[in-house]
Amino acid sequence: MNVNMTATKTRTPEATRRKIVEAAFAEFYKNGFQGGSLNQIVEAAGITKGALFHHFAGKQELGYAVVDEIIGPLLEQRWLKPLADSTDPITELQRIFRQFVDEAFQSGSYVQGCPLNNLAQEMSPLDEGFRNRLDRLYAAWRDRYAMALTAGIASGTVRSDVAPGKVASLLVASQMGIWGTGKTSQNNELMVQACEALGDYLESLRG
Amino acid sequence: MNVNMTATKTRTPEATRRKIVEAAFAEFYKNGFQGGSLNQIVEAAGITKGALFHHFAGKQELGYAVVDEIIGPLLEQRWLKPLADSTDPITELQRIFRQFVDEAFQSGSYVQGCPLNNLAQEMSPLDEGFRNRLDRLYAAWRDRYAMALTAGIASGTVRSDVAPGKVASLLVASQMGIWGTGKTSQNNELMVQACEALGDYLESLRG
Amino acid sequence: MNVNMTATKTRTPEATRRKIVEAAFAEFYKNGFQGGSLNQIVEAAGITKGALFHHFAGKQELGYAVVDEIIGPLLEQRWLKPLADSTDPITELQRIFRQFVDEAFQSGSYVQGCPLNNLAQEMSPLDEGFRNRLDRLYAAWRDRYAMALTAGIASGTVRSDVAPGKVASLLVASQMGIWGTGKTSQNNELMVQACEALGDYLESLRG
Amino acid sequence: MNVNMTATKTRTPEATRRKIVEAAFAEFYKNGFQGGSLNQIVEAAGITKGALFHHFAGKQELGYAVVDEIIGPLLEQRWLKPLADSTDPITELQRIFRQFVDEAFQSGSYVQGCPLNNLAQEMSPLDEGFRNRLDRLYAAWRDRYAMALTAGIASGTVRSDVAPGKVASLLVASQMGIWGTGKTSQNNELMVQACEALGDYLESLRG
DNA sequence: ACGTGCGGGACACCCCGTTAGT
DNA sequence: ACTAACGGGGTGTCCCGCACGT
Repeated sequence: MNVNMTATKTRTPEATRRKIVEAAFAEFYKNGFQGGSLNQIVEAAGITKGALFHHFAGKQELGYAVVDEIIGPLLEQRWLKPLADSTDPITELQRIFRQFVDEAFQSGSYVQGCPLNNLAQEMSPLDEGFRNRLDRLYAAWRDRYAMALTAGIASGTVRSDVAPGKVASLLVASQMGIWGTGKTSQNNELMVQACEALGDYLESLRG
Repeated sequence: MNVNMTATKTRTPEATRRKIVEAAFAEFYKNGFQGGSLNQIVEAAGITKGALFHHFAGKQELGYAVVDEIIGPLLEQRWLKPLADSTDPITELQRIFRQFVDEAFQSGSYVQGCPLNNLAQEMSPLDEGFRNRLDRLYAAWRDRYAMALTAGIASGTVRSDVAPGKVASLLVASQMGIWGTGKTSQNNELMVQACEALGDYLESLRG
Repeated sequence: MNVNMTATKTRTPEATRRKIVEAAFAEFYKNGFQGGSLNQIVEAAGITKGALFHHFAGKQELGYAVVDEIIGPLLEQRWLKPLADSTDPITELQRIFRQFVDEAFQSGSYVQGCPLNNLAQEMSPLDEGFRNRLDRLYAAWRDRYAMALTAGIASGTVRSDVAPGKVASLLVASQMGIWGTGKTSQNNELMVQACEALGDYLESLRG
Repeated sequence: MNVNMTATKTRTPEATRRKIVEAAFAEFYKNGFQGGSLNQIVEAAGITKGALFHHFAGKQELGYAVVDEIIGPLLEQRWLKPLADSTDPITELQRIFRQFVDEAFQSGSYVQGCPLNNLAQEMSPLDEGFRNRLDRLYAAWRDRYAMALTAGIASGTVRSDVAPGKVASLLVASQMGIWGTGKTSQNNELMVQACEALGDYLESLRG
């Protein structure tokens, strides 16, 4: 008798793992990886140290999981998928940039910065495992931008003398820089201006 | 005779303070502010906790001093002064960007990122004192770029329809983003490409 | 076979906690709460900082536990219980006072003062949490004395014009003061004299 | 020329010393001797560590000076002098006790306790130098009470079978205990009651 | 007589990780 | 799969005291 009285008392390892990773993402996003506390994470996730160390070998592995299982998919969903089959990448990118600034302004989320960039700036020089994972995400980002530009050239919406790789790397870098600008200035107007300038640059690449 | 036989035994408070700030700069540059250790700093500076606490009220104040006394002057010297009385800012900026990439490649320093940007990304959301100081530096940076562009417009080297403020904010943001790209990718070629694309953008602004 | 060979290797959290609290009581009794060192406590208890911090949130909480789990029961056992069902409180109190002086003299414990009073004098003005807990103990003490006096009035062993509350508060206060006298004077004769005077006062209250 | 431009720039060692002792008294009164900070003292006194260590060999000596130069005279002035040539000590003591409670209530000073008693409770078991000095003050206090009682017996205002020494030691101890009661209870009513009971006791000693 | 730079060492806090146990 | 007791060690803070200098 008395089976499953409480819903969460049944063992659901995947759900537990997920809760941990999500709590870790939130903690690292707020306080950085080094500054983030495992104690805070287990408390926020409503579990214990034992569970955490059962699922992850240590703080480092947990950080890797945050990159792989949260930040990567987020990037894919939010930034890469919209460009998937566009033949007019310039218009699409301008739309994406504008949308980003609008959303950031409304949600106020820009003050915390980009989760990917935050981790990259903090951990890339300190931990090769982080650097590899984060670099792979950035590379995918640049590739997708470059592919879209190539498609644009093929379809005539982008000037044929544009070097997709070069432009893609600038676009990604600028995007990160602009987000960082918002974080320190806490001034949305500045982000708008920089995004408009980036839009002008894109405009100059139209075929 | 026998004056100042031992260099450090005489009281030289300014030199001591300087040693501390410089050691702190190096430590925070390597491990971040939160991750940086005061123990490491006092060891590197060859002084004691007592001396540190005498010169600075705490880690926070020490961090502020690093911004004010190291990073600020560094920015001024390295990035702002060259633009001081240029009437052809586009050429000058292209030169600066190229020089930055070359130097970064040779010294390998790019893997650690920009000291200003590192601190800004880490501490802006966590500490208002840091954010104010760092934002002031960024603002000065953007102002100087905008002033140079305005001078370029006046002298005809820059297109008259360019909005100096907008472009300046994009340039600074891109610069930060590119440096960050190098940090994570550890791929100098990527930085070169992005810098070239930025140079192309500047080229499109010539009058 | 071979069950519990080593007594302390098995997990006995209650015993560990108890050891910590007792060591803390001894340390705070000797050096005061502020002057007491957690390092000393963990050493005396034969445990580590980690264990201490697991059982108590900090020094303050440990101090509260000392009050609740050591000093309170000590007071109850040593001073309050003997009065529980006395109908001749004056005789009983005189006996208690005499016994206290005798014991203090033989054990020499009076030089350290009353644990309750020590903490109260040190921490009451500095920490409301301490003050509340300690005041509750004193209040219980006074209540018990007043109740005993009331019972004495009812049974005719105490003069009917005695105000139990007033007398109780004087008795407790005097007791504390006398113990403090011993602490500073380290002169047992003085405590005897003051106790005798207090006994004379009680005598004058007989019905 | 230029003599005594600033009033305090002239060397006034006695005044400096006095400022230090007074600041130390306030600090130790608030935070205890062990908990009190020399840094706080020098700041409050508006001087520097150098001056402090010039006048006093260390924290201990400073504490001794507080006892000798502040607490002792305070005791003499406030508690002993009024009894000097009284021939009716009971009335006078009752007046003193009542006045104490009234003043304590109005000034709220009772929450900090008696400076003499505070130091005595904290330091007597830890430092023989303190204990000697403080015990001497208590002894003087008891002596003065005993002398007044003796004078009362001689003049017929006190019962001739009263043992002055015994009563004096109880009176001083009770006084300390009552003050301590106020400190922990922060309840003035309790102090009033205990003082009234003490007054009743004195009343019973009238000749 | 007094100011200042500085030494060296505690302090409480809190961290990440391990392991005995369920 | 998960809990909770526990181990050590590192953190920033801040202390008291000394000694050089004026």
